[in-house]
Amino acid sequence: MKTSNKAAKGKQSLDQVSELTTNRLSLYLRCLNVLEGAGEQTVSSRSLAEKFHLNAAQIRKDLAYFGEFGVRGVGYYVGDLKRHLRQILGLDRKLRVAIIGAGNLGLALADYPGFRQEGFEIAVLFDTLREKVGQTSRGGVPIHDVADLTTLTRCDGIQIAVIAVPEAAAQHVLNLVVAAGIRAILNFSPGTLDVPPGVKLKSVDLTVSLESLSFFLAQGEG
Amino acid sequence: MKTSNKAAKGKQSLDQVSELTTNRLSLYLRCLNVLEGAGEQTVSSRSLAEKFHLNAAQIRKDLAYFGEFGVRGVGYYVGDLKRHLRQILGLDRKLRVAIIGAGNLGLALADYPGFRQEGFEIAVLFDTLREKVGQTSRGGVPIHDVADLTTLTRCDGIQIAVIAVPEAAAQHVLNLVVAAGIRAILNFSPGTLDVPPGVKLKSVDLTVSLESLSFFLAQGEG
DNA sequence: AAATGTGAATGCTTTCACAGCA
DNA sequence: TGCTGTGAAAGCATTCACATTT
Repeated sequence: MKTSNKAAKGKQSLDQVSELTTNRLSLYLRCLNVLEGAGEQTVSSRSLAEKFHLNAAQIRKDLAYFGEFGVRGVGYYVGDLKRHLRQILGLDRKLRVAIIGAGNLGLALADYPGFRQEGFEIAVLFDTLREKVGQTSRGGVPIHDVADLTTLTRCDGIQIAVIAVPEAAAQHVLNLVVAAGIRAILNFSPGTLDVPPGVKLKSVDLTVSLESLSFFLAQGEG
Repeated sequence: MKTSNKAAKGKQSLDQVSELTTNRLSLYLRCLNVLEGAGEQTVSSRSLAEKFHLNAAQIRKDLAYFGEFGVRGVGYYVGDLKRHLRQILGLDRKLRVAIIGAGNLGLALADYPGFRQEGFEIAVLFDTLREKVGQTSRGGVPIHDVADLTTLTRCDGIQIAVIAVPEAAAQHVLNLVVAAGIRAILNFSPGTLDVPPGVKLKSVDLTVSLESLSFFLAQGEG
């Protein structure tokens, strides 16, 4: 690279970076947290790769999309790279999250410690059931009526919605959430959902995950 | 294709089929369930693609790895293809599942209706906490002591394990599960896990999923 | 000497486009 | 005619290998 301004490179072409790459940035960040906890000052792509079953060239290429964060002959400064990754991933601010569906899964997600750890704040749960509205999750996340979703997410500054409702309600809930101005959605319900352009939907499909294990077992028997 | 024996093709080379393909088989199966519910007898790759936002050529190619299931000029018979997919995915038998970790997430997964739907049977939960052992989930899945994992999974014929324990315990639990003879594991804990060869580990990383949404939002702002 | 950043090469996946069959 | 099954082409992603820098 020839530019003197670190991290300036490629900012025009950031939407060309694939999701595979950005997902790995999250993993790298997690690894760096471990290394920092162990008191490591610097790390090379090679040692990072060896410790966490990754590929060194891939680490370097992934990072290089976003800037020159390393020092030749040395490696990467752990704290420095962590900071850069958190900034790239948008984790250098608190992100407020709403979960729609206060069933078993929604409640579990609301109290999932992994989310809070990296700076997400699960601010509110929504449900339609009378007996749930007004309650809180074990961890203290309040449950509101879905009817109040639009107004509440607006004034609460919610930026991410998690859909944890039964399949039949998912598209309706998604429409509500989008209408409320939310543009990033994590979906746990199965089935096909329509999203308008400009809105990012990421789906976690538990059934597909289990069935891929079933396929593996079925093959082993032949 | 020239072979007259349907579905016989490629059985030697089935491990060459990528996981991207097999994951899509699960999606196709789900779509077929919808179509069958709507009373459709046949479906073409084109109409399947249009209805569920898929690619027609990809559907055909995915299916063709496993046999000739379609009829030229007609399409696929819904019930017939469903049966084939269930067989390919190993869903033509009950699969017994154990969940390790009876915390919020483990309990939610134990009662998740989507699993039972396609023939999985969540047979047992495991935990280390005295006060949990002996209880059941809301849906009635019994909670046993992790100490009994090996004997219980053996005589219960458990084939799939779900890891829903805190990060610090995950590798230990994975080792136990593998030692008990289980070769297919769905993992919800973050971090790197070592698996011996011949064992399939599929990880669902909730933090990575949320962070990819954070990245999307951060880009939109520039 | 050591490790980055990166073109070039390889390997995978998706899409195209059409021969061939019902 | 309509649609599958499938080579060939195009498009992505990963890995290699090395010039370059500290």
